[in-house]
Amino acid sequence: MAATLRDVADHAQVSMRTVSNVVSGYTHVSEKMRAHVLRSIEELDYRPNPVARTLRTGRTGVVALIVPEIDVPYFSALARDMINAAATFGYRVMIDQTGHDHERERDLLTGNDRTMLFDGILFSPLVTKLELLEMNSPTKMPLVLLGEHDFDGRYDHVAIDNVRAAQDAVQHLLDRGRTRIAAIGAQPLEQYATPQQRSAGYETALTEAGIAIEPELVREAEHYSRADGYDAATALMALPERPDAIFCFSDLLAMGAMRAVFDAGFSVPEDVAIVGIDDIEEGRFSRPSLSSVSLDTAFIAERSMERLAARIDDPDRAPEQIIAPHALRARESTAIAQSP
Amino acid sequence: MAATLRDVADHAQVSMRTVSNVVSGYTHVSEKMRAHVLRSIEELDYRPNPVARTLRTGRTGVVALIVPEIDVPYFSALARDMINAAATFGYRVMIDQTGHDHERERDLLTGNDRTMLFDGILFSPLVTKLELLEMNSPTKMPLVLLGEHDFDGRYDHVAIDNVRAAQDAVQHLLDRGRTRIAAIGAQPLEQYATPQQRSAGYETALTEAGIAIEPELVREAEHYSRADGYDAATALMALPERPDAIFCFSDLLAMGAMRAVFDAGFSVPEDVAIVGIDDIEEGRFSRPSLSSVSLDTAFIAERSMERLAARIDDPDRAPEQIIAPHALRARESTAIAQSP
DNA sequence: TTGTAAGCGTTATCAT
DNA sequence: ATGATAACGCTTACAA
Repeated sequence: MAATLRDVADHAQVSMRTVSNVVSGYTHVSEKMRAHVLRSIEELDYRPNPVARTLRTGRTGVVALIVPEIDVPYFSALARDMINAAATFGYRVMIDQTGHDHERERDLLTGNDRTMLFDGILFSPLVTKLELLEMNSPTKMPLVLLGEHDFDGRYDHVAIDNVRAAQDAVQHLLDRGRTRIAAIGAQPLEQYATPQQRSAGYETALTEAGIAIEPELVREAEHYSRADGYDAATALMALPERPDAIFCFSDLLAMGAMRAVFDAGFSVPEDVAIVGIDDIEEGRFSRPSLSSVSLDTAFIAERSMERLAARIDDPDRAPEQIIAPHALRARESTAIAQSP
Repeated sequence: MAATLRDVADHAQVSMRTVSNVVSGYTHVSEKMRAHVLRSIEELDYRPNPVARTLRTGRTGVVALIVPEIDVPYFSALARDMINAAATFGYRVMIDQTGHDHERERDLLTGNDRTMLFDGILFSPLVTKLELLEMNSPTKMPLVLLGEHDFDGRYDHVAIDNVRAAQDAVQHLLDRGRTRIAAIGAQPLEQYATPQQRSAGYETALTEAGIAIEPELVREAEHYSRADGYDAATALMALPERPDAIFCFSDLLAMGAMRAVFDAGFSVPEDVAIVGIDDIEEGRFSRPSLSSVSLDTAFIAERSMERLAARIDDPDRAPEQIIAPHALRARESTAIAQSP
């Protein structure tokens, strides 16, 4: 069996209190005593039991990061930054993926999950704000929301301005002289906020440019995957009146769409300009490289982790809304201006 | 404050034992009693404290997955499958990235980390087997190794046959009539097993084909990133005698290499055929699509999780070595046979 | 500065 | 089938 605090105390002929002080507190221990206890710890190869410590202190030192899918590049980049940010606050990260499963999201949030060994939740939700309000109330687990814009100020959240980001992307296509601009990533269900907001930005940009929205140019995508982008773009290129640009709601959609355009016998950006959102590294090495709206995952990670740490320390503080910056990165996929 | 087991017992006028039985055991409880206790639980909105349960049972229900970088597509795909596999065994996954930091690897393995709230470790290591042997001994935390081939049978591990995988990739290039085959991803330090094994496979395939190894065609790469692949391929294409094929030790290297070949004014596969290892989804949508050796991450996840669960239940069982299957996927990047 | 002892919220071992 | 109670290993008043 592993040695316990008591074993060390017995071995060193001191009280548990003193050993505990040496192990964690370092307060009021004479140097001689410290060295003495340390020797016993060494000899018995003692390691403090984190579970016992947690039961006593009420802190696990772990926060949960909940995302739809960890293998989506945007989320894995976010996870990377989150793990780093958490480390600077002394936390570790447990990652959970909901896999687009609403039940799972709710279980995690309501604390119905049997093993909630963490102090707080960083949650990138799929479902609407309305449902969320009810959800988290029973458990009162510290919570920071990620990636959505509008939560009525009831929760801490770090978001990007989705409407504006979409608008900027479409405006970039307009600036390149494109006028027949398609969109991939819309979703009919109102409960998904991200597609709603990006659709809104798309429509705003076109409307402000005096261009009418054509429903046949707006394509749905269920999972923001390469395959979804491929299918949607294939359909667009089969249209009698093809688009001269495609705004994809995510870079992954855009990667699929680019390949579809080529497979249909057209080229990017000559025939069709393409722009995405997320600025994943993949798009910087693709051919052509992908123009995209960059979201600052490091910023999102740092600020949200800082919020969560603050809330864990003081559950009653007022919620804060933070908007992460975004910036358009123009690359080859929108490089050529359309001659009118 | 949250309600405890004792609160429920008091409220229901029964013993803690009975409440505990209702909550978890379900053994020997009359239906009437169950209903009665359940009502009290409902009324007090009682949720069992997982930390207390853990202290008592010695099980957290969490396993740690340790990888170099979570945002490398191969590892995030593995993480996705691991989270799913763990769920079928009743475990959750905490992800840690070592970020190529040997210190961090050692801390995790030796249990020097302060918050080891997990029952076992799934470890995808960078460092050599030799170091590992010493590392895990003091803590005896259940451990399953991933991705390496040769660990002397002292640990459970699920690996691919790296030598064979590399050999198959190079053989595929030979089959396409390529003879001047470069390699990207070698590493000088002997302690990194993966590059050593893949280098060995590369050399074996060439030697068997009667082709001499040319040192200038073997390029190092530190991080198996797109950028490293780009740089290495750029150097290769600047050679007086250019290669007609490149074997990249990872798909990410290959994605960078492909872009570099194009930027140097050549084309894939006409001038240079390219093959990678990992078979990440990105390579199926790139232009050209990437030929690659597919590693079965779902298989690796399921088998390793099964091993770990078994070892947690019985720490003394004999270690097992499992080789995960691999298979070459020929795609466009090696589509054209070289005319001699 | 160090020792004593009371919990933290469960589960498990005795009984009954 | 249920009840009392002792651990699990640690932190921290309270004393000394």
